[in-house]
Amino acid sequence: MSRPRSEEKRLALLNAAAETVAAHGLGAPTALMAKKAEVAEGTLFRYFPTKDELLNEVYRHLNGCAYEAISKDFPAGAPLEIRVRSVWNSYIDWGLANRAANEAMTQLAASSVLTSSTRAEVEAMFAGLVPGLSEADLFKGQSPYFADAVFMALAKITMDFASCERDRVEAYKASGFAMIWRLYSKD
Amino acid sequence: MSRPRSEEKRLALLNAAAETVAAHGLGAPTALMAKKAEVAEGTLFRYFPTKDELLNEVYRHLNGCAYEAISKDFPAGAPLEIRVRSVWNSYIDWGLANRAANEAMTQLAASSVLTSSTRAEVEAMFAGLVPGLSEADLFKGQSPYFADAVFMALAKITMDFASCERDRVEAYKASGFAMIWRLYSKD
Amino acid sequence: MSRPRSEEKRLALLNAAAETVAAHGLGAPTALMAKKAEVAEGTLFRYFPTKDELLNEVYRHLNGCAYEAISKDFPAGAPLEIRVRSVWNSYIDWGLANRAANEAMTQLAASSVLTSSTRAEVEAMFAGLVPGLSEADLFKGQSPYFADAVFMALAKITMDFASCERDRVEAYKASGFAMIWRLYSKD
Amino acid sequence: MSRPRSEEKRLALLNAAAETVAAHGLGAPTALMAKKAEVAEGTLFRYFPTKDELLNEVYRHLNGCAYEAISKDFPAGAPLEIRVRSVWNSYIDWGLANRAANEAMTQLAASSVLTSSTRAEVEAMFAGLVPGLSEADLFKGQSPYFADAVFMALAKITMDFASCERDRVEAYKASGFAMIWRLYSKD
DNA sequence: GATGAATGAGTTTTCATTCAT
DNA sequence: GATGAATGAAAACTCATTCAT
Repeated sequence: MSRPRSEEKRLALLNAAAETVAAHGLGAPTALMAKKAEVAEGTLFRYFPTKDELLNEVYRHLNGCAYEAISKDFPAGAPLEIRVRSVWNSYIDWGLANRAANEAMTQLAASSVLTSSTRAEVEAMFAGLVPGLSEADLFKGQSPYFADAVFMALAKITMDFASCERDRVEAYKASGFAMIWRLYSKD
Repeated sequence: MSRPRSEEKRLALLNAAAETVAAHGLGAPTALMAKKAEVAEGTLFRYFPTKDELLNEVYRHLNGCAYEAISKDFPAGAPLEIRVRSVWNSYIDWGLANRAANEAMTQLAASSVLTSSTRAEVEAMFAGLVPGLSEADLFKGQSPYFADAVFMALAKITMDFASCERDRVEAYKASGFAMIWRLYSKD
Repeated sequence: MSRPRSEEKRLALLNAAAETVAAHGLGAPTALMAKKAEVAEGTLFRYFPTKDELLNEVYRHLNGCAYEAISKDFPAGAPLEIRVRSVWNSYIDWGLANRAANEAMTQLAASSVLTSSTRAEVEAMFAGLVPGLSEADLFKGQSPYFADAVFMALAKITMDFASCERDRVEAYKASGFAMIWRLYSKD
Repeated sequence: MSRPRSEEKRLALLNAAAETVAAHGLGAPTALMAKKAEVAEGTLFRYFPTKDELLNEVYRHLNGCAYEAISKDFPAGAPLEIRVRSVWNSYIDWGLANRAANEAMTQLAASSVLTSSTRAEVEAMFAGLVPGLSEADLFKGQSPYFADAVFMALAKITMDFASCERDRVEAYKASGFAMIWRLYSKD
């Protein structure tokens, strides 16, 4: 009945799994993940009943980390543009600082291992993340998640290009933010 | 003198592979692909030396199809907005009409099976697809592929949401186009 | 804490592989070897990463066994002829008592699966096996391994003929030894 | 009813098979043999019903070639030593000049693909090849094939060592002949 | 609770052989 | 008669998962 022993090992496994997926794709063997986490092969299955469950958990975990990064230092009372820019910058910065995590998330998001409940959970977590975006004229009448999805998609490619040209990171970030900001304007 | 290798079978394999990947992920067994293409398991490997080669070929093939769909009916001499809208609509329509193909492309794009040469080839094919976009103020100074990537990314989520709400397809298409069109405006 | 890898299983696999090769040639399926060793197919590959590695290991193992058989009861201080005869008899006897092992060794030796390092290792093990042979007039100036190779080759056919005519074993052994002994004489 | 068309193709296949076996072992694909013979994959099976039959035929063919080499220039009326030396030299020379053929023969001889009738046929062909050897004192009472087998075995290793040290070929040939010649002497 | 050895179903790939052309 | 495309049975090897220690 008692929870598995060490929260530390759980985290090690989660991160090891993310790195392994980033490096070897979703087909990456659990044995490798265990080794990277420095636990025995069998131990992994005491923390996660199934590889698929582990991967779902990884997805939740990584998104949670990203969310946390965005929340920290969020300038709650500041004007809209400042707040939006803060979210954008935090997210991009986190992505660039955690390439492996990001890569893993991308692979997982595209895959068929995520249960709909995992997807829903994450979607809900990010709902309304970007201040006021889903209320912008452009998104009127659409699914409330549409705006967030657009934000994430633009962030994703901004990261991709920025991380290929590390000396132009700020340029891409600015370009990306400009795109986002235009989405707010009236018709 | 003997039977010639059939282009028909090649295509059947390509499409079967796409469908199988869409349905079962990249880990889908080649046996399933062969069966869906109605050829023997061994035959698949006479047409494609390796599963990975097959998947790369699938990616090229599907992108080629999408490209073709966009090119057809392109109103060459029309005003900019009309041309951009045509590209947008063609692409979205193709994606909605070929969900499996689209799903397969997404999985492949996120995966690690694509060689850089495959990626480059496809990137090049779509380069400049969207009339004038990469010359817009927003993309000045960025990689010429950035604009195209943004276009594709926005198209992707537009398709995703549209295909979940089939009665609001036109609304999403319009919304999506609005986003694109704003990218053209001066600072 | 957990079961240790069993040396017993390793040996079982090695011997099973030898028997299987003797019976079915080098193309013998690993599945058969595993079954004969009474372990699962997958287990074989935990002990030997590759069929080829297994076969190399088999070759080393069997030669080691033969070597041991020769070393045991070697009459260290006896006159030359006695010592040479002991080596000859031990080797032939071992070969006749272990037909399968011998057959496997022959097939392996002729094949292209043995790495040069395996060959070198075994060659070195047997180097100088036959007391004084490589110093005989006949072998002056030749590779030091030449004498040993001649010895082994003569032993091989002696075994082959002896094992076809089990009632004339001693005659063949004697005949064989006579050949060897003549190699020692001065020009 | 009519024999397969071209004797030339038959020979090409036989030689290609020998080379392929020498290079890739007995597991060498028939497709490769066909390609090396410059005929279609299917054609091979019009000349030889089965891979195994082909390999048996190869063995016969190569031994036939070796035999022919020995027979040519055989100094029929010369004294014994001259005749024996001629056989020895011819055989070694042929082996050194046809490394691939020799390698193939070795692999085949060690393998389990040769039918006993093939083996018997070849054994018979070489029976009595070496003038008077099987009547030497040493071989009295043994199988008449024993002497030939000894001759072949000594020849084999002589070739092996000679071909590794191409500048000492004559030394090895002489050394080898000396061994053979000693087998003739009275007890 | 942790470990890692054992398992065997499942995967990709090869290849001898057949047969339509 | 020759060709080479097609076949599918096997082969080597992998890996999620179990369980004895």
